[in-house]
Amino acid sequence: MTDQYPQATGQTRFEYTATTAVIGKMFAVLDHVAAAGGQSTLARIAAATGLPKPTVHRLVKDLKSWGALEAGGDWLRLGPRLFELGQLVPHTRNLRSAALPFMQDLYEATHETIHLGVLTGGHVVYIEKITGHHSGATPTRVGGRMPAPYTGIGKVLLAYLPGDAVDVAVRAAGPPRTPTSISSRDVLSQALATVRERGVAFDQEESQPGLVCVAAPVFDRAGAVVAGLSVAGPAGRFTPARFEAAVLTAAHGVRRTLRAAPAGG
Amino acid sequence: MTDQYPQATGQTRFEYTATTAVIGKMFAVLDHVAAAGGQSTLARIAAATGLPKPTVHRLVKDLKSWGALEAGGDWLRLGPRLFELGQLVPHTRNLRSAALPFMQDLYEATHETIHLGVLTGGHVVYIEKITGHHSGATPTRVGGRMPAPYTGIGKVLLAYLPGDAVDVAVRAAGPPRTPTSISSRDVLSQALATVRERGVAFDQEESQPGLVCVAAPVFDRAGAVVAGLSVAGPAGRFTPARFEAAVLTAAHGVRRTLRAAPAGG
DNA sequence: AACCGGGTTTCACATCATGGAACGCTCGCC
DNA sequence: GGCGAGCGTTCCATGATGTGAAACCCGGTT
Repeated sequence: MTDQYPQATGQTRFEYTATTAVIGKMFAVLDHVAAAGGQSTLARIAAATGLPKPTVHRLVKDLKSWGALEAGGDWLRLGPRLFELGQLVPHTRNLRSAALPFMQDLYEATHETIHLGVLTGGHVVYIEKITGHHSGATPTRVGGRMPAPYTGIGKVLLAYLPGDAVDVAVRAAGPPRTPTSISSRDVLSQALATVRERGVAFDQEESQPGLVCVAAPVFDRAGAVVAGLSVAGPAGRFTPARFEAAVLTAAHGVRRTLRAAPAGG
Repeated sequence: MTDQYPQATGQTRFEYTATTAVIGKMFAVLDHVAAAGGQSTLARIAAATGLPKPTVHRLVKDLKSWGALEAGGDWLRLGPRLFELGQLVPHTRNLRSAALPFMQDLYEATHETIHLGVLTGGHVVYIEKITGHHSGATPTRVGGRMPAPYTGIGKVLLAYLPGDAVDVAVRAAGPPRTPTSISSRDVLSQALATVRERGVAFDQEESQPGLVCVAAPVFDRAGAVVAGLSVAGPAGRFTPARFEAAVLTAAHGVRRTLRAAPAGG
């Protein structure tokens, strides 16, 4: 639950410890390719991980033959098999399939960007994002992360989680992203109390200048928060409060649809 | 390109060969958990893979500490890290982000199920699926596979691919799924010719009884097919031909939006 | 209290991954 | 057109490393 993943950002220089050395190396390779945006080359991997070229070569060969990597003329990419595997992750899968129809409804009603996110290692990870043509501005990506305290979904998740989860999130957050980002633990606690009162969280350009949103918590049958649902739009024309009821309604709908699934993460 | 993955269906009894033995075993474990629907237990893994318990234990430990597996009271599940990694697969990612807005448009216009799929190892793999509340019937899943010759998207992809890709797909197809499934290579070739003439493919309850669809090819800048886009609905009220123009329009839109991305697979 | 079926730990053994060295290749540069 | 910088690839003697039988712990069932 409180398992901090090694930061996937920046150079993955082998700081991951596995009891089985080979596996550690293999993941170092994957981590590097991931950090490089899904595409790299053998030499670059060797340089970045500090592993000798022949070793990387051997690992890459196995990864390719399984489908975790894909080789082209002069590049190596994450392979399709990883996508397929990733879609089988139960937590994500159940949530996504339950939430999607309601997210569609929200999109059709608002024509703004709709997000579904969960908490992982103190960060918000986006499970689904629905968006139209105009939304080049949103800095989010399905499968991407954001510091929890700086986002609407993050706040709505933390508000209904025990205090130590909040601590983890604060520590994992990193530097504020905008002038309005909540960077102090005290201010955050107060904000979370407000969220609990009102039932929704707002993001007033706290994660990205010019971007605002409303988020509502999604609870499971047992009454634990499992995800956050949000509508986001540009600060100018978009008034998040107007959609407060809509997100709440959608969130309730998702809860109703959720199978009996344990909290998980 | 023609790399047949070992069938992910059924018991994965270690028939995967890697030069580095440990990695082969590790993937055998993951494969089993995947085949079990994303959730299993240590004992079951050991039984299914034929690996001794201590070995599985060690592997699982490493997989957990990286985030590829997640442990709960009495189960092991595929972990969130796999989802994140899977979303970084470049081929999938570019396609998805380019296609999504157009898929939204299609959904809003039709309120039927919208699919985006690519060809992998002779199968159609679904990259995205948009669906409303009523569509319990569709047997597809994002990240899931279907035999190419039995689906609209599959036919539209095969129609613009060289003959050997068709051969691979036919061999990989398995038994017909419905009475109308195209199971002979000759009939398929003829169907593909029709597809090339008309520019779209239909699925008349060929993959699932009661389900029909229209599919259009998505080409990249270089003019190669990279994906298929489809609208599917129930055989009764849904007349696929009525949406022929709509899917085609959307597919063209996606092409225009696609970055300069090599064919890949 | 004996049993069973899960998960865990231990440890002597030899299998297996290791990585330095050396190779072929294709560029780009002088 | 020759030279070198970088890339991916192969080889193979060496010992570090993964191995798995055996034994153990624990909670539930008989």
